[in-house]
Amino acid sequence: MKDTAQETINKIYDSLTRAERQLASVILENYPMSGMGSITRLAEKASVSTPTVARMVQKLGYSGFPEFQDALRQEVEARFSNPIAKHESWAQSAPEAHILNRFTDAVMANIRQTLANIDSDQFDALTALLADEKRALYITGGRITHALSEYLHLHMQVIRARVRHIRGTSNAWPHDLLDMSEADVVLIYDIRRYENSTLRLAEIAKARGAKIALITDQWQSPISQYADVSLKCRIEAPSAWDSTIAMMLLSETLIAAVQEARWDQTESRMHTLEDMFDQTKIFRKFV
Amino acid sequence: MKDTAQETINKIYDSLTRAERQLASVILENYPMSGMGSITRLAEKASVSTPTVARMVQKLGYSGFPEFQDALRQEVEARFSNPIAKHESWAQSAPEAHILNRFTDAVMANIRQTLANIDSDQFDALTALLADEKRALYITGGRITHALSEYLHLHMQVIRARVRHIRGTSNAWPHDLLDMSEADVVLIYDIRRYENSTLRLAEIAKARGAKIALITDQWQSPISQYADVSLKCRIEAPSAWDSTIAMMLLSETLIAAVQEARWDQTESRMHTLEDMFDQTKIFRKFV
DNA sequence: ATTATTCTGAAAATTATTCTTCTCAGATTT
DNA sequence: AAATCTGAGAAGAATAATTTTCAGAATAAT
Repeated sequence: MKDTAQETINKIYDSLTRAERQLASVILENYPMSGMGSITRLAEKASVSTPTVARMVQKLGYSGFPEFQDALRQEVEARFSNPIAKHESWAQSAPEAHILNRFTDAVMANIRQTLANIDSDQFDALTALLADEKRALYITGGRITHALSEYLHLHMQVIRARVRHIRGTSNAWPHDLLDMSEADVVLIYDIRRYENSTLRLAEIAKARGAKIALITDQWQSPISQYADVSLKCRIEAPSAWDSTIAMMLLSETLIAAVQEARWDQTESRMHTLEDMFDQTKIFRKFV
Repeated sequence: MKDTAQETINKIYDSLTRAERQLASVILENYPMSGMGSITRLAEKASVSTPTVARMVQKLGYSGFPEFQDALRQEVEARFSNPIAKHESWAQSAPEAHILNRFTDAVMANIRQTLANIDSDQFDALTALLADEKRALYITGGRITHALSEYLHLHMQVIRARVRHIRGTSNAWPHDLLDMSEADVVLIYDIRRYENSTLRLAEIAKARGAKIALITDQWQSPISQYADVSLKCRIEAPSAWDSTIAMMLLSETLIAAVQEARWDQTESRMHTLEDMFDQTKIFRKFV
């Protein structure tokens, strides 16, 4: 069977030049509709010149733009006439039962349900807590969620001062709690199987009067009894393990929300960080 | 709001003449795709003359065929870009413009596009590489992707032996490469801004003959030139940072796939791990 | 850092296609 | 029989696509 334009593009993507990749991205982005207008319009949308478009469609193996467009049209038509049949196959290059499709199905459902049941007031309250620099912020997670907590910590550090990551996995964490006061806030990730040491940590933090925020699964960590704010996420997946994507989504959204709330300060912090990166040559100069 | 072409046609259907009705039927039949070709093609499909088509689109209130076609195009676009009703609000307790909804929109689109453009053969090849215990597995990431690499490492450790996490953020990583041979595989996460040290690491690994697997963003890390397998993810988000959710999804799916591929061995490893947990009382007994 | 190579976009000329409109004879409807 | 509709054909207008040229930009190579 002949390749779709999409497949062809992906196949030769590596051999494309800068402007062509830019164009290819735009085509793939809103595939296949973006290619349905005139060549000029597509060129404009991708911010490249018409000759670039003309050159590329020929690279893709079409005799010219009209032929390319015709191919696209047929693809749309095919998809339209198969109304809902195929629409749940995320990776069209794999069969419906492929783990890619099954797993993505589950994750999408998790996200949908997590969002549907979220209490946006709690979310906003948490955003406010995290944005408040007067409160020191402690972040911690369990065995599985450690990576998430680290990810949040990394970003929060850029956004604001006084952020600390507590390695719940080490047994030295009580040291980290020495300075904690009732003005502070602790954000804890905890999913099944809920860990004892994390619960202890929450209890101690509570005793010190800190605000406790919890990101947990739908069955809820026992920490929720101490939590001032708590967000529940769906974590089921067709796997021996749970999926923490919904938690990651909430974490990234929190990052975006806090960052938005204190953009003035964040911006200058980011610039400072950039400067330091420049000096240490960590990143490549271009791209 | 303005009527769709479909509605307009239905509205004036009774006042149409024979040939026009014939045409109208054809348009409605395979709506809206039938109108996407040239006026000649539509005329042929409906077995009417081109002047008839031209006359009718004007009756419908369009200035001419191109305008009519444009209207159709917009309608398709609207339908197409929301296969799952994009304009649904994910968190109904929050307004549509709330960051929760905006961010989730973007993430869903990222996932959809990542999956749509994924090469499932590459994915399967990577699964096979990771499942092959004869190959030692090295995992590493950059500043932002470090958490992801750690997450993958944690799970891979449970699934198989000979897994190592390289802290790309430290400068001691060359030590970790000492034992690397050409039977081994290195999985690297790298998104913009691509880091120099990660690139060096890839070069050295390549020189030692190891297989290189890359999980990168849509603009592709320069490492892709060395990679034997590479997966591209969309990472755009309405935020000052990128979203690594799509990468996380692929990572979790990889975990599920590898685990499925070697379930026999994984199962006993998991039991052993459980036993150890029991002995150390890390988890709560119930729940 | 310098040079060589490749890529890119603007402009324009050329060609191709598509759309609109017109005419009028024949078909269809009233 | 009269009025209306329709399609073939074709001419002209409008739009679109292709191709070329060339200078400047980006990239790769030295």
